[in-house]
Amino acid sequence: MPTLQDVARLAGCSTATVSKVLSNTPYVSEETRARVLEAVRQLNYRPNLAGRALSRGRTHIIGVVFPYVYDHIFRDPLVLAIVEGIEQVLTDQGYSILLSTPRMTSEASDPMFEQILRSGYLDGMIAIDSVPESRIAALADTYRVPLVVLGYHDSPYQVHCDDYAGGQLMMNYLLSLGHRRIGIIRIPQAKNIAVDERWRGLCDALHAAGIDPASLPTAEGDYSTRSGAAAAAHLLACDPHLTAIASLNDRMAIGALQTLHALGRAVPDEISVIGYDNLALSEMTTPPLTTVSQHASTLGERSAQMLLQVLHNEQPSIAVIAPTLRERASCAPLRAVDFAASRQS
Amino acid sequence: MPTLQDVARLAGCSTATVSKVLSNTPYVSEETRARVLEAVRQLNYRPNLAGRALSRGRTHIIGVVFPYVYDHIFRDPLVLAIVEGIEQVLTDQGYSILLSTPRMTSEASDPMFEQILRSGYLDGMIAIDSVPESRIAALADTYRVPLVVLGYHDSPYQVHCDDYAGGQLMMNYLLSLGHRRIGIIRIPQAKNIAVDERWRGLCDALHAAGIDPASLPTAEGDYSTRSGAAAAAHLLACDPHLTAIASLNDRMAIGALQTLHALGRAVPDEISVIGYDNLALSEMTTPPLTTVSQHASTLGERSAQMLLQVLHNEQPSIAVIAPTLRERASCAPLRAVDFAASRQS
DNA sequence: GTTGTATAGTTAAGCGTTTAACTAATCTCT
DNA sequence: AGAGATTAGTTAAACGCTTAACTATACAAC
Repeated sequence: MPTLQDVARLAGCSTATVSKVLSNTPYVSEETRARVLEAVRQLNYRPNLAGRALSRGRTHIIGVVFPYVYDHIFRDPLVLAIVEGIEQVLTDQGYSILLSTPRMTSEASDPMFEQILRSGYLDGMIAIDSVPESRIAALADTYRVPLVVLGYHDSPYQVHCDDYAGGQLMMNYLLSLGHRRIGIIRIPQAKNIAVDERWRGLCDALHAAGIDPASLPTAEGDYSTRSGAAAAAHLLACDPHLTAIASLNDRMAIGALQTLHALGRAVPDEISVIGYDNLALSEMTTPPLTTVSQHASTLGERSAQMLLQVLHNEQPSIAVIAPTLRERASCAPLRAVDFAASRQS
Repeated sequence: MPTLQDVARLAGCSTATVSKVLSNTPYVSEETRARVLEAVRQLNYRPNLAGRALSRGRTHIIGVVFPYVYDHIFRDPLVLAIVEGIEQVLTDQGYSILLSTPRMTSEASDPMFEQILRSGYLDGMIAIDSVPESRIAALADTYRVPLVVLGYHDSPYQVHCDDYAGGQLMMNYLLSLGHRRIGIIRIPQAKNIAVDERWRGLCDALHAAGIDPASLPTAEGDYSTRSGAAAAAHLLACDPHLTAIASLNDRMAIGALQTLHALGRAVPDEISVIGYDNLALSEMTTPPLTTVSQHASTLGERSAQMLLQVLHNEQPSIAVIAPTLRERASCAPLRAVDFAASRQS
């Protein structure tokens, strides 16, 4: 593997000059520049990153971090889209991505991960995280690693989806279709801020429509499809005349779809279902699921861009990505007959 | 950030001694060792990886590579499970993962990626790749980076699923259920060896049962759900009395499920569907899809273990992971009445 | 009492860059 | 013509670690 030395020798100059040529420092004659470049070409020279990192103190490596707290977040299909977005922006700018899923608890942090931080291997990092307990931000602070958080966190730099608006969005949509007997599949509070925000938005939309959320049947799930299926069954047991089900994420909505199908309830003719996330698989369900899109890859891109800004010593402000409604076939307007029925009761 | 120097100063010895303590080299007195460790503790010292990398020539970073050739393979949900498997094994052994999705063509390779390879940043790499055209192996060879390929490739070290056996498995299962009128959704040949192998296995299973594959209707898809839906429609147009559809991947099988649903054909009562991959979403379809499992996370784990072996100068042989049938609800035995019908025709 | 060996520690070179500080030559003004 | 600025290039230190080569004890063996 050729080194700067080799190039310098071949070009008949010092390593300093070669380095200047390579970093486009001025005050190098055209002639020398050409000789150096030719030598570089001949030897097929590329700088050794470890040497460069040592000398410059920067590695051009960005950590993309999925803290493992309650759950292996890495399993979430959304993650793929996020990483893809990050990857695109970052590699475009010549950065590489170091993937890490440190096991963090509120007391201790993953020693391996801490080692990576300390060792100065990372020029910056992006943490996907909405779990307040995780100590990622503290660690980044301690070791002076620029951090962008993708999620809710009290870090200066963060980007997240406007989950509150998303919650409103899904509920307003259902309301606009005429639904009033709506069952809600939610998630136990205070574990994940994003989901809490959705719930808040959803409740406020109901209030605005003059409906008390407490009057509607709710059931709790744990993100999984299976729990969604169970929750839907529970909801229908509470009120067999439900005309719509709103789920705080897609996987549970898909579970609900399964239950409905098993029970012979036609979706969307008899009952509408709306989810949240817009997973890739949500367009493959029968019927294709109407949902709120988080724009996962945009989230990824945006967080990468933000980190780049931070690295350039700019001070970006929080980015909030607006969710959008992805209308597919699992929701339909309340039919007149049902409408009448719902009036009566 | 404290350095070896600082530790040495505080412990009252030379950096060499500190280094010895830290690398467990013998010939250091218990007393000194203790002093050094105490200094390390006090300063909260961690070695700088760039320095170590430069000096040792090893970085403890493994590249996990998804060559971007025809398609952004990174979109495939299986990828997540694979990466997870790799990640687990590698982080356990103190390695970090550098993620890369170089844009490769048969002529040129991604300059950015080549730079990473040249620069000696990678101790080894795992490439997810079944596309013969990709030049990953050649690159790894050129730059002497130990490589394990996850897929079909002529590299010495590789791990892949036994797709041939998988193809047999799915077809034999259908045959054992009594199906004879089987439509097949395949993929144009020579693009992806894994899929070709499945096809080969499937054909051989048919031959073994005395059926000429050419006598069965086939339709081509392009991996996508949409194409699977179209293919299913095409198959049914060819033979409306089909009792089963076999698809070479899950996404297309799910598309077929959609078409069948739209056409009012009951699955599995009227017609069975089998896929291949066992995607996470395949258990969420209605009905849950019977499929062949690739054991993606095992593939990941196995390839990481293999790379570790290579790094320890062992010479592991190719690992072939056996697929297994994942029976769910989309396949049923041929009903007697259909059986009679199929006999007649 | 010398030789040999095991133990404990140090010195200094080397890994491949970058860059501050320096030299030397050329050019521009007055 | 000489002071000062500009241009072109070099030297050498620095980044933080590892490790071969070396020194200096202490101890055993004959």
